[in-house]
Amino acid sequence: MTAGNVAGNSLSKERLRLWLRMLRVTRQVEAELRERLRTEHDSTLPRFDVMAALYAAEEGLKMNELSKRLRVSNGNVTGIIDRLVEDGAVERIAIEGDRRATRVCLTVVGRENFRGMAVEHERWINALFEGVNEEDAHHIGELLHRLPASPNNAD
Amino acid sequence: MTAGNVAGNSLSKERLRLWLRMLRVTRQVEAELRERLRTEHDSTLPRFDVMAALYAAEEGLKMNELSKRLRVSNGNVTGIIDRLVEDGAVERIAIEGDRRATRVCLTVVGRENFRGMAVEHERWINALFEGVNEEDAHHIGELLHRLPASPNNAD
DNA sequence: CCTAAACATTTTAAGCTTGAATTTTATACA
DNA sequence: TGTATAAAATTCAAGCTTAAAATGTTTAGG
Repeated sequence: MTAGNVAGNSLSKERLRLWLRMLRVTRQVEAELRERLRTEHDSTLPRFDVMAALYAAEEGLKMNELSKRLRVSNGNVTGIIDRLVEDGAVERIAIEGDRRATRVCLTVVGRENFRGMAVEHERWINALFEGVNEEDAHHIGELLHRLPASPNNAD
Repeated sequence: MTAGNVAGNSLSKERLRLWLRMLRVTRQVEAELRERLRTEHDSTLPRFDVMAALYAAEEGLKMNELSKRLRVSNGNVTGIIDRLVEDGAVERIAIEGDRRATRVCLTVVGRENFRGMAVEHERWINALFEGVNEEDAHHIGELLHRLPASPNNAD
């Protein structure tokens, strides 16, 4: 995980250190979430992300919008949706007037299922970030705003 | 990516927001790195991580130590090393006195190759985190220390 | 009407990732 | 010594991920 201090000044090194720490924390939290989703809900993180996006969209989303929103490739979304459809959590609905696209929706079962996971998800995060008080959480959140990843963010 | 505000108090929500932002930034940076490693060095992020760990270990590492250090499964490391060996960047060396284990080392070519990537990697990170000054980088870094992922961290 | 370009999605090949099962080797201890 | 247990690594099946190619559909221009 260390990137090898091959060159660079002090600021560059401090930024590199920051990045490596972010990476470590993120991976650790993701590992925790993945483990619990697997053992307690027989699910996965990508499925959770997809369901969260669909849950937030009352009328469902086109595959298109889904992959844009989650910032993953469209082929990727196809596979995840395929499996969610198999499990009866999601359905593909034809769009009138455009036979290219489909609208993807959570089923009643899917919504129910997601609600259960989401409640626990928030609890897990709350526990994992126990060492961070509200002020710090807010502060870091603000700082993160300056970082690259804010092209057309909607959340 | 939004997790659905299903329950929780204000602190819990602030922590959730923090997590979602960390996730977004991390994924964006990873996507950038992956893209550049691919197009400019015909490589990948997992390979870079493995090579970084080996570069830092003068005498190489056992598969065991490698997977522990990178916090990924051992089966995973096997595959990545297989491909690095194919490419001549890494070699497996028998350990005297224990025929179960192997020591994995960067070859001269591998070290050379990694050095090139690492220099650029630090530049990329430095550019991606341009909006963060030294003080902030240090501050966030310190705060991240309080977060879960610090079991037996060595960096 | 026809056709070229744009669009939405799926398919494909390659690689990453995990947890579980398997294989091989070492160690402990009866 | 013999055998059970532990340890190191690989293999396996399933799923995630990407970039690129292919498929089918719509739209715009001539």
